[in-house]
Amino acid sequence: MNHPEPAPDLYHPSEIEAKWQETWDREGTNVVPTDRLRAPDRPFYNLMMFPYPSAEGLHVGNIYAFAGADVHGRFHRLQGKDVFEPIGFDAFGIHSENFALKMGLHPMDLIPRNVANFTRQLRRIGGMFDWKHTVDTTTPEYYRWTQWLFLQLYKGGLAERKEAPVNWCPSCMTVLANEQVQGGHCERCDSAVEQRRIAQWFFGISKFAPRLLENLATLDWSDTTRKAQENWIGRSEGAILRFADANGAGSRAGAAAEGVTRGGSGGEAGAEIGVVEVFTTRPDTIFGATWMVLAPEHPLVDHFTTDEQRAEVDAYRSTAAKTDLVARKKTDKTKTGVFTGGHCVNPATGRPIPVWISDYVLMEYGTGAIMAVPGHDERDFEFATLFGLPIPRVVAGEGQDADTPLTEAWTGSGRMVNSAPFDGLEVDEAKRAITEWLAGKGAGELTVNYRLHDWCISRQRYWGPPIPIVYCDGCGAVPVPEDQLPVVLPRVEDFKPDDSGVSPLARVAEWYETTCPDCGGDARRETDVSDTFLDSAWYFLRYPSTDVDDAPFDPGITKAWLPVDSYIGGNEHAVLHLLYSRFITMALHDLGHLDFEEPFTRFRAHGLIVKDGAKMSKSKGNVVVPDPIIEEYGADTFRLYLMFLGPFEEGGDYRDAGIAGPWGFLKRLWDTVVPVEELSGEAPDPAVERKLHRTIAQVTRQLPELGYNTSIAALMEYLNAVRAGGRQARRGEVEALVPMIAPFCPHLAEELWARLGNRGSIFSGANWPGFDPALCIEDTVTVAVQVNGKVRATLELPRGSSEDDALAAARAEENVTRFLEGAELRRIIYVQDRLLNLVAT
RNA sequence: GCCGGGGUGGUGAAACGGUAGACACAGGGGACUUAAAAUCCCUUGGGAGUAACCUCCCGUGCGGGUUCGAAUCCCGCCCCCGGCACCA
Repeated sequence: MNHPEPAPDLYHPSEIEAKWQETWDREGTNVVPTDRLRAPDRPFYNLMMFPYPSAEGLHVGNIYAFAGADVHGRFHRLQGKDVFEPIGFDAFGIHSENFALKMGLHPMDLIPRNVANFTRQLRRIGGMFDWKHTVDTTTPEYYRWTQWLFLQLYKGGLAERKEAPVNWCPSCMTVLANEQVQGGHCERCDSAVEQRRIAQWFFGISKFAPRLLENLATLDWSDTTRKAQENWIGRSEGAILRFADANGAGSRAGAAAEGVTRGGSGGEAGAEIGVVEVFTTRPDTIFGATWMVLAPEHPLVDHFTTDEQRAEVDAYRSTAAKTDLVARKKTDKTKTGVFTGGHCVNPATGRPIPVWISDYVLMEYGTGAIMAVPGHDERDFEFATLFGLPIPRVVAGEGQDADTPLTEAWTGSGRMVNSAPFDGLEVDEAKRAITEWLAGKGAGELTVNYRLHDWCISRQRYWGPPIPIVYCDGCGAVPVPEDQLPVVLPRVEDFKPDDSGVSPLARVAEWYETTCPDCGGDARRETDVSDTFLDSAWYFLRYPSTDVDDAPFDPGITKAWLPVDSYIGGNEHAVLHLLYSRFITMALHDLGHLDFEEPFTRFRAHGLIVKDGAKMSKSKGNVVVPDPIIEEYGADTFRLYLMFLGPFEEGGDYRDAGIAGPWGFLKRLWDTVVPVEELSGEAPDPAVERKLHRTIAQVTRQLPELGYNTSIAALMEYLNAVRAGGRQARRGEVEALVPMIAPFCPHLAEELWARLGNRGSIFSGANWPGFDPALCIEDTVTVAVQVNGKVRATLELPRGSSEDDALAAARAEENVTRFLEGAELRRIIYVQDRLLNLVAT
């Protein structure tokens, strides 16, 4: 008699997700075709930091970042923009190489495997990626242009090979850029970094320091990121002051002084022999400078060292040279130093002062030499106390005078004392006055110093793009002609690095032996490869132009799509990738290849996902493995949960049980919409409709600001209202939920969209719902009634009620009158539609 | 030391200077079930009072301040996270 019950139409994420991923691929839903790239209507370049394809696969942190950026891209797409959302692989570099070594595999075999696995996972999480425009930095088609980039900088005078003290990681057996040294440790492997003097290729980023700093103010970037770059660039105003040898320049026989190298400005500045240049932010205190300190590596050390002191000086220098950066830069150790025997003349006092060397002065900052002012610098004070050097006072603060004893360095403000004609000037006035006075004597000038150094880009490793330079005995360093690019990285089975300071490629004679492009004579290829951060410093320029093979980026396409509209990524790259990308863009702009100089109009740093309040790590055993979760709940639920955890820009604490909330919500949404025939066609309930419009308004406002967690909460709240007390949903009440959930849960949204009878992808048009501001307003409002700031009652009043009406209603509340009894009403504060505060005594 | 960002229930978190704890998780109670799972409903900051509808007191790291009113603004501390750090 009864028909078999039809199989209940339940939410099965794995089925619908696979179905829609196939559909997207088949229909090319996420691809921006070449003609569209050339002529977009409303282009929106939605960029996220491309991953490094590890063997472990995508981790939750990756998925969090990609999901958050994907939500952003999908939202803009639903608003009718042409969204270009590419992804690729940053697959060169030491990390991959080390892993290959560990596994006994070759990176050329390993990387494609990892890339394939990552691709599978990236598709599975439902990213709106344009797979037709992807990059893999290890392919010759890509690194050909990385090499091209090197040549442009070389031709532009921004790439230079020079010998300088560089950071050497004894474990990775390669040099590192300053940005890759974190607190004296290798960013990659955490080993203590040593200093070596090897000839390296440098990019002249320090020339751009002022612009890189100034432009920051014009960028719509996360504050934290801007601050990190600001700190890193490290502008400080001060003066260069010159202290001449007390014995006269060059008087000491055999002194092989090379002059002064300025660390911060590229080292091109020379100086008179025997004159020490110092950088100081306190030129006002020069009358209190009672000795000089040179860094142990300073080129003038030999010049000043007397025969009597030579043994001691040499011993100190060789100890310093052997100390790694961690030990060297430790701030809590007792200061050490050695007197060279030489003296300089203080240009202010005319008196000779001794020249010391000490490792608390760093060759890499300023000029590598300081004037020591013990009275007004904490470090110099400590040094003077230790070695019994005089500590005169030249600044007197409030309540101090020229003779107030110094028990510690006075670094505050005040007036000059013991400074001949400048006594009585305020510190700030004295800085300028004294520097001008010294400048008149040729002893100094005001200047600005930056701590940003040139970018060391050569690596003595195998897994990177060979630097396209050839060394010819006759012609010297010769760039490889652009039409001979790429210089292909050969497959070398023995790619293990060693301590020699040269790349494994230097063992492959058949590769490095070549002929000079200029004279045709015997020549040798550069065997160093370039830094991975060079690969990633320009990848966003390549994405839209991957269809172009005769240029790194097509001018027309680039003009249409760049700079990048939205870039979302981790703040760990604030001073690495993001700074390098800005520099490369600025350099390409100056060299005439780009018409903009900042690559990323808007950048947002996402937060960090932690587990149990701690960073996820293998050693803590709190790593969340994504695949089983996606298996069980589907990508949509996983994405939704990650975005629901907390504010996207602050991260969140992942708890396994928490996924039940978003999962239940999606099931409820499914159950509400899917019996499509049962949905009532009646007009929406007026109260529900008002809530709907308010929800649309809120989500429309919050989504572009990455307010994901509160948007999701609003959607949940709305669905709760639709279903309140088990009520039946009407079609007009739920239809708009589908596009609103779509950025978070694209597969589910497509399925519901189709089941509601729509044709084509929900993302193929401007399907974001609109709202009527008039409908966002409730007729009645809840007004809190306070007596002396404490809530005693709440009133339901018509919107826009007058103060008198509100007061009358409040007086009718027993709980209000109770508190007003026997008191005098002194003041009434009325905030319409919000609150009534009765102040009584 | 300097520069950012934080500190709110058992937990993740909400809150234009205007009813602190939205939305969830976990917990408690109930419905359905032979039972469980799933689902649904109610409840849940702490304390006190009341037969009950309810009402009161306390409460946003600590101490002050501004204000009719402060998680929010100001001053001084403490703690956590991130960046820089012998930077002259």
